Amino acid sequence: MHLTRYTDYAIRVLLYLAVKGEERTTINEIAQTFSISRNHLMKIVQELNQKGYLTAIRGKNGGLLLGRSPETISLGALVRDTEHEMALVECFREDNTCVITPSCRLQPILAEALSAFLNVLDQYTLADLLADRTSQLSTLMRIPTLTVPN
Amino acid sequence: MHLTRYTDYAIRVLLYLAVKGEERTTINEIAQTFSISRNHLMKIVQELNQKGYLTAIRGKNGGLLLGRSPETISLGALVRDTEHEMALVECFREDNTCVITPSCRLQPILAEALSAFLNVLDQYTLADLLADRTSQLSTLMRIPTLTVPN
DNA sequence: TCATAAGATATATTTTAAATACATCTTTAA
DNA sequence: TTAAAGATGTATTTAAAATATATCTTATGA
Repeated sequence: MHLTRYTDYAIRVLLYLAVKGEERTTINEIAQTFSISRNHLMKIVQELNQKGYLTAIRGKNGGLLLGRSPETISLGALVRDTEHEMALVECFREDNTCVITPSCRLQPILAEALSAFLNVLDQYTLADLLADRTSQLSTLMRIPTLTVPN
Repeated sequence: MHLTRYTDYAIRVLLYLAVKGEERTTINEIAQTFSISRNHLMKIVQELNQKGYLTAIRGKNGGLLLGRSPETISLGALVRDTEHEMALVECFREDNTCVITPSCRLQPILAEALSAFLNVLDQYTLADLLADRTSQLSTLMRIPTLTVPN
């Protein structure tokens, strides 16, 4: 039982953008920070863009910005949006062939468990991932501090 | 996010044995009932045997019997025993390379969600999967009714 | 006592979803 | 008008899971 890297990376992207704040971030920058595939990230960013989690700006000096404030980005909604396969076992699927499904209580019980899982995530937002650790995260992500000219 | 078929099949095996009751069941019988790989089932049965969920009897007229009463078989424990990979995302693993792990709150939040998931399953046993549907399940599994000679 | 029916074990292969790579296109600012 | 950014579509690779093959062990009953 696990979430896909797709979901993991989606969370990292939004976290990165949240820490970066007003400044634009490129996909390359995030790919390098986490040493992950630029192309895979590209697809994740596209979905996050389509779903309004971030704003992607094309062209030179383009980049990514967080689409909404971290407090409004629910981790439950994010996981539901990025984790495409949520059929816990065969009987959750359209193509189920398990012969006992009509009388088996497994599906409702697993559905209740899944619901409990997501309910916990519904209680947290992107802001909770940051807590008050923005500066430590910023250091770990090697985001250069903006130098104010004197 | 899903459980492996290994876990799904483990549940089906125990359900089958529970419905079958005192009678011995062969691995072939279960494989045929659910149209699944005999060899895959073999490995599942071995683990269930080693962990005391069932008793495997070798040799001619051998077969499988449920090791404990359905009321004492917790679905939470069963899933923990059969679902070997429970690292939800990279930062749960030994070989984690995510640079922000030291300051990121994702892991504890996901751990809480996973815990909620398993807590629900801890409240149910194999007996709850049967409820009072043993006879319907028996029919669906095509278990022949023992004919009492007159 | 040995043939047969059961499970046990080890290794190899196949399958599938996920991840990654490649190629090309579009957009936009300097 | 070029370079730097994201967009899109397709192909390939990877890794875990599932399945298959082969052989071994155990136990019963004719």
